[in-house]
Amino acid sequence: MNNEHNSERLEKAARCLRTMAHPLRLMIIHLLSQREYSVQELEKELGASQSSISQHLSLLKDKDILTSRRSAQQVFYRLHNPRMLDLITLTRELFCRD
Amino acid sequence: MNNEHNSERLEKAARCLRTMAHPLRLMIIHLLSQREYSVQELEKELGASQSSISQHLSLLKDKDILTSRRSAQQVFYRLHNPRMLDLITLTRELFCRD
DNA sequence: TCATAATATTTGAATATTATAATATTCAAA
DNA sequence: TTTGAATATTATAATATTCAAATATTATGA
Repeated sequence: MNNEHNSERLEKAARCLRTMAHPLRLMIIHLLSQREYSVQELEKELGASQSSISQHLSLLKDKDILTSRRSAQQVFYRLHNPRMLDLITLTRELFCRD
Repeated sequence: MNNEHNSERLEKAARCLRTMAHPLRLMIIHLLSQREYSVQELEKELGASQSSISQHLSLLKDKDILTSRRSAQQVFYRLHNPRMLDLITLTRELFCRD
């Protein structure tokens, strides 16, 4: 086992987990697991400010959790890797029972 | 869908994810997925201070991610739910490739 | 009881994260 | 080429997290 490498991987995993570890961002990932959403659709669903949502989307995109495409003035976001939902599902199973 | 309830669950899931989202804590969970460890064993493995490790263990225990048993002066920790390892494995698959 | 080993807690300074308000950018239609 | 709609960025105040040093607790053996 290469300890240097392993510890880098742990740090990366931790950073990515931390990025997901926010209620609004979990909800965004949950919604995007069904279909793509525009920013304004997310605003309506989540009832949060435009600025806040845009910043959360940006964090998720930086970590390659989401990708986006622009269509005229709108920007649509979707999951980069659909398996991301597995992580949320498992998280709920582990932490949201009882 | 009960939105109040759902948002509570998201917050709980986010809190638990946040608790896991630290390199040292991920490493602790990884080690404990093999067998139980005493605090001093973890100190040796992780090369962190006693205080720091004890604090991290305490956070993980608060969220019911770990349990502990005392044997004389030593305290042994183990995973509360072995499936916790699945979460780490999946996290690595999703975030630590390429 | 006293000394010591193992672990836990408290404290405080450094750093990171969050939400909001204000401003900037990007694009399309007029 | 200006206007307005949609989104992004910046700045910043409030809050949370982290780490290590100091101190406290708990259990054992002399």
